[in-house]
Amino acid sequence: MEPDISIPDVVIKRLPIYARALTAMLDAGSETVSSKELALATGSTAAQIRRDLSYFGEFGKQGKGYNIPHLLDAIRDILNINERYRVVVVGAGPLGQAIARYGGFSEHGFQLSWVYDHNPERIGTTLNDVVVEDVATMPERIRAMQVRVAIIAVPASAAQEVADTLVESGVKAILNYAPAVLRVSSDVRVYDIDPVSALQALTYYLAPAPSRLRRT
Amino acid sequence: MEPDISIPDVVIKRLPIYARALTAMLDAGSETVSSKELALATGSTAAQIRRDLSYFGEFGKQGKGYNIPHLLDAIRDILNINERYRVVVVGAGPLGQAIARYGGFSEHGFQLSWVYDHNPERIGTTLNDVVVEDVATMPERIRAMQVRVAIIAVPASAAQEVADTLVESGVKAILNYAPAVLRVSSDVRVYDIDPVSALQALTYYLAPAPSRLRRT
DNA sequence: ACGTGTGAAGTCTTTCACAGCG
DNA sequence: CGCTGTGAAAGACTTCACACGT
Repeated sequence: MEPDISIPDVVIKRLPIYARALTAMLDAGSETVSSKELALATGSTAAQIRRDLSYFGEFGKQGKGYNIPHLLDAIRDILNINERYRVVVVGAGPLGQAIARYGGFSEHGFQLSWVYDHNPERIGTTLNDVVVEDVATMPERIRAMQVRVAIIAVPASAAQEVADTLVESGVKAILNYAPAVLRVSSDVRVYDIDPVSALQALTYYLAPAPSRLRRT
Repeated sequence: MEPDISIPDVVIKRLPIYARALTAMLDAGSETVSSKELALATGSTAAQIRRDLSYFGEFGKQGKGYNIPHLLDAIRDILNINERYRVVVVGAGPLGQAIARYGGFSEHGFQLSWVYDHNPERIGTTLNDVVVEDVATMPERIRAMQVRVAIIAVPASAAQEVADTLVESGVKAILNYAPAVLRVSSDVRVYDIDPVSALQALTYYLAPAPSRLRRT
């Protein structure tokens, strides 16, 4: 038996984009799609799509392309998004509130079941039918409900402590909105979303090209 | 003269993280930092930091490390974040409101000066001292004020149309919160932020390892 | 003839490892 | 001696291009 090869992270990050495009095509009533068409819809290339999918199996038919419902199902299966997830949100400040109120998560299988905060003024308030609870009660709840996904929406100064608590309680996937680098054990995944860093990376490209070139 | 070499995008995306860590160190009163220490603070490696910085010049001193104020200034200069940017936000729904109300942009030099929407019920309302205006008046304003940075916070179905309008008006950098792939001319940069895709990528890793390996 | 799946090639990115400077 | 800057090597990812199945 040959050694199994693990799949590049960058491939995993593209799968949700493929799934999104396939969902739109399914809704539009299409039956099949070629790698070329899917590339056009996702901003990728045909070769990349074929390569990406080939990590997981053979989903297409030569001369025909991919059956949309079948491929979509396969990708959803690979990403484990056919399952429904309970998600805790830590931080009920403006950002946490916006996240808790955003309807988009629920319709994609992520149930924002609990919002936690530290601040007594926020505890007991309600966001989208969810009551903000004291963060002190969080570990017990996470363990009892076996929550594996969390969203951190606290200030940077509190983020590491929150992450430690989450990890200790059994959380394995963290979506981190705090502008902080989190140190977690290697079996826990962190995905950072920081709009300020994003904008700062974007403004680099606003300079006239010459200054963006390496000295020689 | 040798041909200049352009800098990898992935390097540019790391610079804001370095800047953030250096700012914290500066506030903490440190004078110098080694690539090793900076690596620890940013979740990178010493070699990578040295290589990344070497694209832009020689900022360190052997045996000593990097002078924090000097390096921070250099990075801010590379990213063009010493400048202040006017930013338009398109979409005054829940997401646009949260973005407009989030204070973090302004303190990093991004001035969310205008919020636009399509919906008459939202036009005229106020978010953080900013009045929501009719998107029909947006192109003129962008051109007049030479706005180059925009944030898209509209539903996916409207995102491409908004992007087209922005680009036509002269915007060169777009932070896209809509779950849609935007097609823009090659002199315009798009940075996508999609929390649902992020969560979907994260849940991949929740499966027991065996199913995450390539068939052989 | 069309379009997949994939070796092989090419390109990009990271890491190693060390000369050389302070 | 400590630490940078960087050739060279290794590794990761993308693209090419084509054999093969439909």
